[in-house]
Amino acid sequence: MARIDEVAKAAGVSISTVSYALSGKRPVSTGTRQRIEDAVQKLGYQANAGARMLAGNRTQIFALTEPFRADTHAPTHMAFVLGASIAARRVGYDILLLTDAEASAGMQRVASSGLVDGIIVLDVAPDDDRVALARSIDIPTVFIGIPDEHAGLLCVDFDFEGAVELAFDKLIAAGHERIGMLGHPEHAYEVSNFPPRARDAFLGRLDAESTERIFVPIETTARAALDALLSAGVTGIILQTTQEAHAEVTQELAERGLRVPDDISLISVGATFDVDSFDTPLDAIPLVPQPSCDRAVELIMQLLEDRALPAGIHLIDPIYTERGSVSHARVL
Amino acid sequence: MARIDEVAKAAGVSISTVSYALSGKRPVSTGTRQRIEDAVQKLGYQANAGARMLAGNRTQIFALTEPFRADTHAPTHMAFVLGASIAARRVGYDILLLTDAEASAGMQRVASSGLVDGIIVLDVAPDDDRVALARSIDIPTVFIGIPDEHAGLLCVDFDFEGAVELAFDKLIAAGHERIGMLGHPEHAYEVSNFPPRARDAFLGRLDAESTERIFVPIETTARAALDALLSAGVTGIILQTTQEAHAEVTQELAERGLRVPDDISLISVGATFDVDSFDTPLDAIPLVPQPSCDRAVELIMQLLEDRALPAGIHLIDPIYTERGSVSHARVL
DNA sequence: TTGTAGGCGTTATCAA
DNA sequence: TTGATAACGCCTACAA
Repeated sequence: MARIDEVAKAAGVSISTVSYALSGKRPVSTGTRQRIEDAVQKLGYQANAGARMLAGNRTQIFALTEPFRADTHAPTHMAFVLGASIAARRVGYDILLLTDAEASAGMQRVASSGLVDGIIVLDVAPDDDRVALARSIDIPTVFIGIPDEHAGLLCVDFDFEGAVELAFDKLIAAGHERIGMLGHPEHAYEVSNFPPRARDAFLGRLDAESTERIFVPIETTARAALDALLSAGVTGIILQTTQEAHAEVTQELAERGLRVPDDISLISVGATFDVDSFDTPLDAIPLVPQPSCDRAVELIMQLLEDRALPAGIHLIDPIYTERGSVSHARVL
Repeated sequence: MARIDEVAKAAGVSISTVSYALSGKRPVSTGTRQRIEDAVQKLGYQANAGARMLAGNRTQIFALTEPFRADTHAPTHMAFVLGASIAARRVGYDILLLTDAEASAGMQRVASSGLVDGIIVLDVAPDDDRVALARSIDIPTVFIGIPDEHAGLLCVDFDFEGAVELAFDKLIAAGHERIGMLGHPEHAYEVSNFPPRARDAFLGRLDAESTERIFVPIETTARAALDALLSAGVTGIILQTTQEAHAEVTQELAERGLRVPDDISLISVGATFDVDSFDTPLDAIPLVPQPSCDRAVELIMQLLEDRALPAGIHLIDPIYTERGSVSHARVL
């Protein structure tokens, strides 16, 4: 808990020189800088957070708002929190958590008390409360996810559409003519934003190819959904669904004696879980949290510097990983 | 972003009167208070966080340190984070997240920069790095969980021993003479703190009763573990294990035509998941996060006021919930 | 019951 | 390249 004046005395310089040496906002001679750094080291100096906020007009804190919804997938969510935390620390920022009732109300509070320099919005619902709040708040706010009414907002999200297109292209290139998608359980298409985006991208593509629309969400079991796909004569399947469904599908195919990729080709799209954990290695275009979090932080930092950055949606590029679940030869 | 002097002017009083009216640290006449509150309302005044920290010597922030370990059970973990956040907000505090590498290193940083008033330590490992740090830090720190070397630390945890005793008593009172415990997968007894505590409490009790030690961790499947228990002639089982194992056990019993509680009595101990979700309603002594979080915050607040509170372990009382999975009559 | 004023530890402006 | 020093916005003795 040493103060800056103690460091200054120990280094034999003025307070302001210490401040500038540490912030790097003014050139300081090498010798002086060295003495200051030594003093900082010896005294274990850490700038007082409150004083720095008050004088510097920067808190070095981002708020992370995340309502813990009933349908939130905990492991995925944790991965995003971790990703945000890592991204923030990289630029010298800490994360302040706004959960539960405070997920919305807290945004107002931390913004107008100047507790945080920016806000990252997680676990975004289509009709999210926080959309209205974000518009009325005067500090940089970035959504990770895309709410329905996103005009004027800054959003970052995985490019689900692009990922589906990419998977589709791969299957087409492998010679598949009947391609299906096994989707999430029905209700996910109402409470979340990305399942319908993936589905629509897929259907749109089928329509463009004038092919039958073979999209099957999970109604009862993944097994039944798989049945529906197979009886429609599908040879290439895009899995845009839960971890459990992934497991069921690979297992069921094995039990039926259907080989991957010889009989059926599979590509997983948008998975947040570890696709390597199944018996069958799967080609995948996973949803990795870190790039989205990095981009969100990057945008806030730009806003903090420039004060000029157009609202809009920033999509994170899908990345394809091959593991041999797509046939390279032409399928019958 | 109105300031206190604007509020003072609007209310026609001095700055200090506004401050006192809002903090309640000095009596303020009803009329004056009313005018001040109106002004606050009208201007949307929120005290500046940095200024308040600097002048008030209180940041109104707790750090929550949580390394995201590979074996961390995400839903449980989220429940604790939420619980801590709720407990903190009740006393006007926010939560600053310290994850990953910062879970340890960050403690030092936020303590010596005066960014937080106290630290809550989550996801405690038996040989936790943060134990040494906690000892060297001069702000209130409370562990939720009990590390091996806990001398001199303040810890809060669910009373697993007491919970096991309670479950045991219930089964004894119901007339069971052969009681078994189905534990966690083997490895959990090395990386976590509470599984061994529950196991040892159980074995100790059996020894006291001079009964055969019937404790079975999960080696391969819960089914196999259940087999071992049944073939040992057990009629009462304490489930101190995972959600999956709970599900397997109830399902397996049903498939074997064994009725609960007529043939077998079950009590779930220390579950963090929803015990109501199984086909068979289970008597349970669950591990509920909120009371632990509340107690942790309470302890920090006391430390912040008194500056005198002995180190030690604070156990949270187990609560038994009856749902009819324990026979009330004497078993054969 | 209310007001005055010093101080909290930095940052950043203005001088030198 | 470095030093004084005035903010920053609030809290809280001390006075009245």
